[in-house]
Amino acid sequence: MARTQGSHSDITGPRVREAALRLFAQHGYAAVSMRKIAGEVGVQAGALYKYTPDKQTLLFDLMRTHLEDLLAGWDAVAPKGAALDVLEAFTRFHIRFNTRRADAVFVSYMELRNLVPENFDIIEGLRRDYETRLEAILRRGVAEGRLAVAEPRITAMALIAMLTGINTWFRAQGRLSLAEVEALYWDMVRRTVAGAA
Amino acid sequence: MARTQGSHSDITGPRVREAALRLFAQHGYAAVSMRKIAGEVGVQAGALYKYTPDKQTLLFDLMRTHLEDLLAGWDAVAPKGAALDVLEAFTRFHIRFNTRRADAVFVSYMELRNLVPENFDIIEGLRRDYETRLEAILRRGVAEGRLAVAEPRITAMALIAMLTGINTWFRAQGRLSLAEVEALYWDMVRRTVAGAA
DNA sequence: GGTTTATCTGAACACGCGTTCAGATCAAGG
DNA sequence: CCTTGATCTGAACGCGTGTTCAGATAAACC
Repeated sequence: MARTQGSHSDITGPRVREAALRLFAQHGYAAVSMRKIAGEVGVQAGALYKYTPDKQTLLFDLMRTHLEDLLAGWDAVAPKGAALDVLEAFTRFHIRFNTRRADAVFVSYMELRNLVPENFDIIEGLRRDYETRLEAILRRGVAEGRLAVAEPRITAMALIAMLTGINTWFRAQGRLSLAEVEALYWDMVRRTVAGAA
Repeated sequence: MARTQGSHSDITGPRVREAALRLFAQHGYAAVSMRKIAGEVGVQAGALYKYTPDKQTLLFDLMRTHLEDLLAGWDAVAPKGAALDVLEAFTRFHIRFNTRRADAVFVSYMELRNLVPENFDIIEGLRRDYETRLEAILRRGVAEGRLAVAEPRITAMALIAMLTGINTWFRAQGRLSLAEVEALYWDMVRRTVAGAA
């Protein structure tokens, strides 16, 4: 059954990252040892170093991958129409994307302080890029005369905080479906930024 | 200068809690050792056990105290008038209170997973109490016909997430004063929940 | 001024940490 | 079928962990 030594393994790498992500989300980076991650995968701790140079880089790569996927995911689905329509698409995309990757979202936010400064700057840059995507939508809506937003940057961060907060309570098997949550939050987002007209 | 042994000290207790709160916020509970906390206070690690039975209880007491202060603080200033006025007061109170205690807010949210289940339940109960305060305001506003909120509980959590998110970017010496931030966010809160009239 | 007593030190305990590496193992290539 | 080489083991390294406790210290009380 469980192969022991010498086994080539294209699947150990992904399994290491999955286990690390889940354990980091559950217990926190500092509280999870390389031995615990290895135990989840079914190998000894030393074997992990075939897949990451060290624990810090393992964390950093998980966060970077998540944020790059987030940016690429939005860029892939972002429509071209009026700002209000783009904003609705952004809202729904954010909710769908983040509720499906709760562990990665959690880790990418909670473990920032465990990054060495060099890695922290990169992750913060990616996060700023995402905020800037939303900020640009808001600015365009203001230019179009359809949105009333005095401080687009701050409103962008407020909306992202509101939307990401869904992860603290949303459960796929809960009372509300994802579609209902999307509708509820899109209504709140729209009212927060919509112009008087 | 630095007193060594035998010194009675009514001030060591608070200093321990202050140092622990700051270090927990900065590096995370698991990454901060009792020796580091003791070093900040200027004592040996063993001396901390005069002020807390163990590290877990030190964390728990910091979180419990923060949330009890939050609830007591709101109850002390909560006005009695129309729901919309109470909501404005809540918004401004939340912003003022939380920006002044960024470390405690951060720790009380980020370190939940490091609480033993018994302590977790207590902290979660206090947090629910706070959410319920806001939910009740929204429900009353709906009853008064002044607010349009389909899901008061979820809207309450959405607004709290939005408001607490201020802590991720607000700096007292920044471009916007606290009064300006209050005004900006009250405007967003009002638009999110205000009825058509 | 002597006694009391809360406070703090400093060493110890058993244990887990991240990381390294020589050697064992076994799937794949010729 | 034999060789190659990637993969993994298992032990080791030095160090830091939370917690305990006997003994040293000095402020407070009579």
